[in-house]
Amino acid sequence: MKSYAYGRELRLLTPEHFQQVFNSSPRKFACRLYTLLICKNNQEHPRLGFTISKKKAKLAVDRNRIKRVTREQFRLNASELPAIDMVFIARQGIADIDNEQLIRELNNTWQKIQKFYKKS
RNA sequence: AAAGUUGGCCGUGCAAUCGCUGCUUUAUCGUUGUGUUUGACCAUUUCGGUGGUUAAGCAGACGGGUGAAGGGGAGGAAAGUCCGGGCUUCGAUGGGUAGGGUGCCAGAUAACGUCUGGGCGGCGUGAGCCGACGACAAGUGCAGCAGAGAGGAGACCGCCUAUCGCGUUUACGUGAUAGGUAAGGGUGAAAGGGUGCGGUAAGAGCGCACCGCACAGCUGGUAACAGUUUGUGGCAGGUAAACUCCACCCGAAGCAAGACCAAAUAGGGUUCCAUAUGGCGUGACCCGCGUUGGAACCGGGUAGGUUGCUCGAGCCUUAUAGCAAUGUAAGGCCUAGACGAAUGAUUGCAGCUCGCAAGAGAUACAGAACCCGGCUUAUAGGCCAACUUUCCAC
Repeated sequence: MKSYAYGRELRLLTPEHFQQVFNSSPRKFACRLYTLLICKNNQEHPRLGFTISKKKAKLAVDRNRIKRVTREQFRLNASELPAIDMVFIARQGIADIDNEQLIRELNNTWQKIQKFYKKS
């Protein structure tokens, strides 16, 4: 039975968590909307954190929307992912994209990550 | 019916599946917290006990973990952070100065730069809308170009008089000089009230009448202000979002305020000794106030956690006072409290616009962060009420 729960343990909560990812020379998965920084963690499950600056998405409504959509897709796929920490960094233009396109892009990225970690 | 004005309201709804986050009820797990019982050891003792440490058992009231069910979960602007207040702390809210704000009058309010009613001025056929709208006759300052002159002013042209020339015998015309003159021309955004009559050499508030203005009185009004068949004055421009004056108001900083529990680390309080017309500190400045070097003893509060944190100048209904803003009374209701920050995603149906239909299209501005009252700005589409103008019908 797959679990689709998304509790607090699946998030990066403190600045130290973020610094760990940045300092570990992370693997990058990029597309035109965002960049994902990835490194292995010592947990049982993957974790996700966000960095969306006001410059990239001007309105709070847009920033919230991106986070919610991305989190939703992460939740549905988390059981398929290895134990890694990810930091989502928004790029210019992400605020102009609708939910459907963002979801398609994210699904591509999950598949790439899975392939990469199966190989290694 | 069309065009418009003002005020108020809504700003997607329902269902299913999967998630997030508080609350309530409930199940279960742990015994590291908590409570309690017993034993052992240590300290103390008035030999009854008391305090501490530790081990074992029990409990499930409190707290914690994991489930289940029920129920709640963004806005009219949550925004800009432009005002005002509550709350909190601070040389433990002292005196003076500086500085800032407001600015027709009255009322409302916790308070306001807000709101309501009224006055005055301007705009609109009108319903209505707009206005930092106190004082330049307290003082100081400022004003490009043009113009003779820009503030108790001013002779460039013109007008008038006198003297001396010239044309001609005088009248008259004309030139120069010395005066008078604010009627007329010209300049300017603005030239020191306007019209008429008298007056004069020509003119002039120089005098008079009427109109306008200022001051005083009287009448109405709480007042701003309005009216005036009253009296006085010949009448002294603009600018105070220029200094200034007048009236009233203002301590500062903010929930990263602050309080409590508490790893670390320096500072801090009490006593004793030493002791200076000095030094240092001060959330605008001055007065003022505090503090200082050494020793001994006693306690400290950053990371993290808890709290502040949502029952409040609260919302709804009715009655009542008031033109109104709003107040009062009664009854009912509980309606987000997160902290790398929840309030979401997908699908179906309904609703909106266009179309006979199949179908197509639109769905704005925008996301709580201690809480309220306002203001300002953004906003697809829609609803209600009152009123105005024009046209048509009767």
